[in-house]
Amino acid sequence: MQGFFRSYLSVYRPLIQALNQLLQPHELSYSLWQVMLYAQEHAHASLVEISQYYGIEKPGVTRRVQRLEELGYLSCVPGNDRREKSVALTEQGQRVYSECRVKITALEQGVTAGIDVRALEQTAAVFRQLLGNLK
Amino acid sequence: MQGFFRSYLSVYRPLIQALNQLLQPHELSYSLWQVMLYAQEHAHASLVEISQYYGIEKPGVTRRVQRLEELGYLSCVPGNDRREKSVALTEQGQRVYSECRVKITALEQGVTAGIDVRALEQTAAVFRQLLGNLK
DNA sequence: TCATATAGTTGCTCTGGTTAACTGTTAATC
DNA sequence: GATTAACAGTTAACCAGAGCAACTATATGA
Repeated sequence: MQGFFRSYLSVYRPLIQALNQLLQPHELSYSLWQVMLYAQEHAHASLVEISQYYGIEKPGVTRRVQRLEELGYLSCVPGNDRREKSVALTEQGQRVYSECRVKITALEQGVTAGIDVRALEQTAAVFRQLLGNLK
Repeated sequence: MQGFFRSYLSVYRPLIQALNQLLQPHELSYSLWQVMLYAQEHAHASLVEISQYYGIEKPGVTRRVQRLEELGYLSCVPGNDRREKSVALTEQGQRVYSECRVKITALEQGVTAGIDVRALEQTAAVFRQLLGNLK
């Protein structure tokens, strides 16, 4: 399957641009969105947890969280451990999350329009396997 | 197909890191590799052509080409049009291209190991459709 | 208690992308 | 033929996002 990576990567830039454009009205980018997504799904998330989940370094997470706090979308409380921060979406963050969730799902539907659902599910399965092989 | 983008994007970072690591010994990154790839496949490529093909702005292409010239992998000759530059791989560039080609193909095989070839081809077809829908 | 590990932060650097403004060349229009 | 518009490429300034190294503060455990 020569050229598979190339084929994969050709989609990246247009996709991320579409997502960032969609998020821009909320002063978000996809990298910030990822943190909100994680916070939404995991109560009491710590920064290290997020860092490991997305495979980025801690300073990157610190800065994303700082930005989201400035925007009023995220708040931090101390965790059990006094070293640890526990992040959570604020009420405003929840609202913004919901709005973006709707928009992203709509974009997803638009971009995958005309593609067989089975093919999409198989593609998602391929992603999981690729990810497994990459580690 | 909720979460399809997320699934797609989860592969990006590990993949690009693996590719960049593979290319690093040749002082290349994937973004530079793209230009070599295009030059290999299209004789007398112009910078605008490359810019349009990869969907990046002209200044980005200028800098990639400059870097590849410094490395001695690419050379520019004036095109028909005296405004235009025509880029081509040097002999050294050809050698490096071949070496990297082999390595990338091997990585591709490793990373797609255990995945049904039909599934891969269908995935590639999905990428084409996504790309079409994104424009 | 003292050494070590862990969570998070700060500062600096690098890559790679963008826009805007510019030069030089070609094409089109009058 | 002269002027205007379009085009190829470059430069400069900027921005986003990631990485590493060094740091603080807290926790663990020998």
